[in-house]
Formats: sequence, C-alpha cells, structure tokens
Amino acid sequence: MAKRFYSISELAREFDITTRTIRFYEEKGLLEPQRQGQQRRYSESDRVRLTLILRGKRIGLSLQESQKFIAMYDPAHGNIDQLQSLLTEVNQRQQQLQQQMQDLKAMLIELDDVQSRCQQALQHAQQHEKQQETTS
Amino acid sequence: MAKRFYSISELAREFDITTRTIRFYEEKGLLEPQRQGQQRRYSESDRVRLTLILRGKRIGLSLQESQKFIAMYDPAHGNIDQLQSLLTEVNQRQQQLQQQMQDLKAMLIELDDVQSRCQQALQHAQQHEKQQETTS
DNA sequence: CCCATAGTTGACGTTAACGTAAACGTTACT
DNA sequence: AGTAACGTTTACGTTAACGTCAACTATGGG
Repeated sequence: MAKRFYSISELAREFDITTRTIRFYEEKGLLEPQRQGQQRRYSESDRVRLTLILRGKRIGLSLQESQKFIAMYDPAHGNIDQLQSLLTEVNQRQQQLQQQMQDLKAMLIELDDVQSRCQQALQHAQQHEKQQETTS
Repeated sequence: MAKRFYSISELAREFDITTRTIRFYEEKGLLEPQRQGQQRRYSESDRVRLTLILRGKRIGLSLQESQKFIAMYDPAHGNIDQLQSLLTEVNQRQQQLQQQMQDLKAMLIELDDVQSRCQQALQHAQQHEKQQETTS
C-alpha cells in the first residue's frame, strides 16, 4: 500500500517542481492539505490532484481550467440544473480536447515529414562528405 | 485562386483576434509582412504562418515554441551539424507531442466517464421529479 | 475643407504563474 | 548552545502575451 502522507518537499522532488509552486497551487484553491501544527501534510488524494494539475499543464490548461476539471470529477452535483450545466460544460470540454487532438495529429504528421526529409538530406550530405575524403 | 494580399484587419476578422495581437506577433519575430508605404500587406504565406501560430496556441505552445516549429518547417538547413541538431530537436518535439496525446486521451476517457455518470444521475433525478408531479 | 475609416508607432497597464529573498519557527544532532 | 535541515508567512520581482490608450498619418467621400 502507498504511503499515507507526504511532506511538501517529498512531493516537490517526486514531481520535479518547487515547494513554492505547490504552495502557490494551494493559494489558488487547487489543493488544501491537512495541517499538523503548522506543516502541511499531503494525502494520497492531494497527490492525485497534483498529478491532474500537472497533466493539465502539459496539455496547455491554465490552473483555473484544471481546477474546473478536477471539480467535474468530484461527485458533488446535487440538483437537476447543476447536472445539466455540468453536462453542457463537459461537452464543451470534450469538443475542445477533440480539437486539440486534431491539432496534435496534424503537427505530428508535419513533424514526420520534416524528419524524413531531414534524414534524406543528411544521407546526401554525408555521401558528399565521403567523396570529399576519398578525393583528398 | 486565393487572394494575393490581406490587410491586418482582414486577418484579424478572419481569425477572430485583434490587430494588436498580429502586430505583437510581428514584434516577436513570428511574422514579417511586406510594407506598402507604411501599411502592412500580408501574403498567403503570412496567413499560413498565422494559422500555425494559432494552432500552436490551441495545443498550449508558447509563441517561442511555435516560432521554432515554423522554423523547422522552413527548408533552410544547410550543413550536417545543423541537420543533426534539427533532427534531435524534431525527435524531442515528437516525444513531447506524444506525451500530450496520452494526456489528452486520458482526459477524454475520464470526461466520458463523468458524462455517462452525469446522464445516469440526471435520469434518476428526473424520474423522481415526475413522481413528485403525479403525487402532488 | 471637413470628417470618417483604416492604419501606424509608442508607451504604459494587466494577468497568470511562478521565482526569489527576508525573517522566522521547529526538530534533531553533537 | 550552535547549526543544519526542513518548514512557515510575507512581499516584492519577473516573464509572456497581450489590452488599452494617445497622438499621428493617409485616403476617399461629400
């Protein structure tokens, strides 16, 4: 079983971020660890939140957006109106992410193209280099 | 055939950004339109660059990163060392984008999950509402 | 000639996401 | 008692990516 609690610097090391960053996320309402005296104690679920935040960052989300995503995962939505608006927001996010997928795929294809042309150019260039060697 | 040139406000309208933004991109070296007197004239290739920049933004790239991507597409890499370093950079980028793909897929799956649970909850809630109506 | 419309440069303001430093408290050797 | 390792709060600094004026130019219509 995993560890029960983490110190701030343990998390910082694990995720390769600074403690300042972690405290900043708390300031912004993305984390709320327990306290033991003055010190923060991070639970496993705090750790999961942090991974979600960082994953959000990798795909270009702002902290606010990540916060909303995390809120969506939480099961706290009581009445019908809330569920409705949550659903529409989920749909919007899905579309946005689909768009990102398209963009990513396009860029990857283009990079593949660059890569192969680059390799070809390299081969040619290296052949010329060899010829230079033999003729010198 | 497409238009030969665009004014700054035409591009701004088309992409739903401000002229300030377009000039800012030029300031940062991402665009260099021709001038006709004092005014900027954007060619089709300028327009393409702009779409690349905006696509980059959608997937969370900084302007600097987009700039590098655009530079990669350009066919200006002469000697072997340049080609080598370009290739390694391309590889790094590919890995980064692959990571983003993973992250995106994961989030989409999670959103699907949220969505279906949300729909279920809605159905239940609505059934209760109907019962309330009939019993009132 | 006056005015509206589109464009220009220049400068300062703003927000997000931290970095950096100061000043201080706790625990734990030695 | 000193000091090293870890933690805390407070506050100011920094960078990216624009927004928001202000003051000016050019141009075509009435």
